[in-house]
Amino acid sequence: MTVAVVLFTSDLRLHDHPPLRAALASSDEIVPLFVRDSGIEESGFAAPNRLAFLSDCLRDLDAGLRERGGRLLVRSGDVVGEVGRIVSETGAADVHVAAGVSAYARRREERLREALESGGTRLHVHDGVVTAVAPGAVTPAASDHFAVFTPYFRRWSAQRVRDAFAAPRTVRVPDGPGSEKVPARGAVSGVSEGLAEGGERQARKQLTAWRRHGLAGYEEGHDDLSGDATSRLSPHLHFGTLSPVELIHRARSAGGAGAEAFVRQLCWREFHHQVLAARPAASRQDYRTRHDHWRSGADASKDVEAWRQGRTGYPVVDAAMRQLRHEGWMHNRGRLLTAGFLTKTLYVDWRIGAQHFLDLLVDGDVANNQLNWQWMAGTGTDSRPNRVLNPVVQGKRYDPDGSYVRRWVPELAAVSGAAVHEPWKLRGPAHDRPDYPQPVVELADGLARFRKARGLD
DNA sequence: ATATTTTTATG
DNA sequence: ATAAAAATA
Repeated sequence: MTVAVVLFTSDLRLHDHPPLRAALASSDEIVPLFVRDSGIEESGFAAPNRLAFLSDCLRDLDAGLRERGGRLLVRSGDVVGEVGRIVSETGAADVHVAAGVSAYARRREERLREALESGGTRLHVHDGVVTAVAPGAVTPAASDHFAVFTPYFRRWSAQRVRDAFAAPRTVRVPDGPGSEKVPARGAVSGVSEGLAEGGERQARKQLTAWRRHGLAGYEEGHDDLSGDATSRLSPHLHFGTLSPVELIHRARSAGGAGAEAFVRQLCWREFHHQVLAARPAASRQDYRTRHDHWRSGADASKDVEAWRQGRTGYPVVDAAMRQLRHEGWMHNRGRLLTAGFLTKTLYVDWRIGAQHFLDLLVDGDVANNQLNWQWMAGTGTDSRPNRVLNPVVQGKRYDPDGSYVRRWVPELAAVSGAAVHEPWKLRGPAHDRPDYPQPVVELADGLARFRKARGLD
């Protein structure tokens, strides 16, 4: 009787799961294992919204495995120690895991390899799980990774993507080893009221609906804030309840301009993964420094707190920041404009903004979050590092009738149309609203400060 | 063949 | 300004 361990990490699904497939093909029994990793839970990376979503994912994964005759084992502690314990409890000869790109994931792989191989257990690290195209699979002639999106997109698009694997019909799990109970999401405190539901079943439901009703309108609708026409699949990609390989095939088979635009966005995710894989330090350090001396001190802290609370006095910024707090999710256009506002207009260190996003985002992901923040801060791969987004222009362009602002900023709910984007221009007692803050900074002052700091004058 | 320079394009 | 590809030495 041969046994293999499948260590689940950011791949909490049964469909299109290469490690699971490989383990089932080569062993009589498998041990599907998830470790609530003390290393992550103590690192500050764990956040209530993601822990709650994770509970959904684990319960659903367990249910899916039980339908197939198996079950999920959940343990808590150091991931390497727990895998070792399972291996000795079951006599497993192989451990399968998905390849990761973060410094943490790579260190985990290294430590697992060391710990297992000295005991004669083989570790198999699988590509094509977290990203469709493995980081490093395509590179430019003179570097180990692409630093510009467009040439990466061309090469990435030309790669053959393997067919998606079906979910297994049956899974045999040895009776012996015990599991902790998976807590319900209700056991997590500090969770956003409007947090989405996790789990593979929910992910597949959303994928089907998206393919039927959302994809076709994606190209023209994806930047419209109030239209909310993005896929909202990002949490499922982050937790791996959906496979990027399957998503790409499903989108391409639907066809059309919407599908093309959507696949392009999936490629941005893979672009950032291949940058981080090549430059793991970019999760904390400037990818390409502009020698910024970001603002600090009490004055800056006050602005940061206004930004976090959605009380900057710039309605579209505040609307997006309040959506983040309420849903644990923010529209992509909102992410760009709020990040641009913090880094360029308030001239605050991108790490402070990135951390706030990680504290709340259900899809908070090291590669996407940190590198998109760097992109907006001008310290990343943006070819125009000094671009500044004007929040009033952004508001009028991407929320032309103001309904996104009215949805999230009740103080302005009575203001009609695009006038909601410039509340300081409103006159008369009907428009006197002392509960909505004055702008924390004049845009011209912010711009001047930024230009001076970057030596642009 | 490989290094260097020029050209092209960049959310 | 700078990355990537193309052209050239």
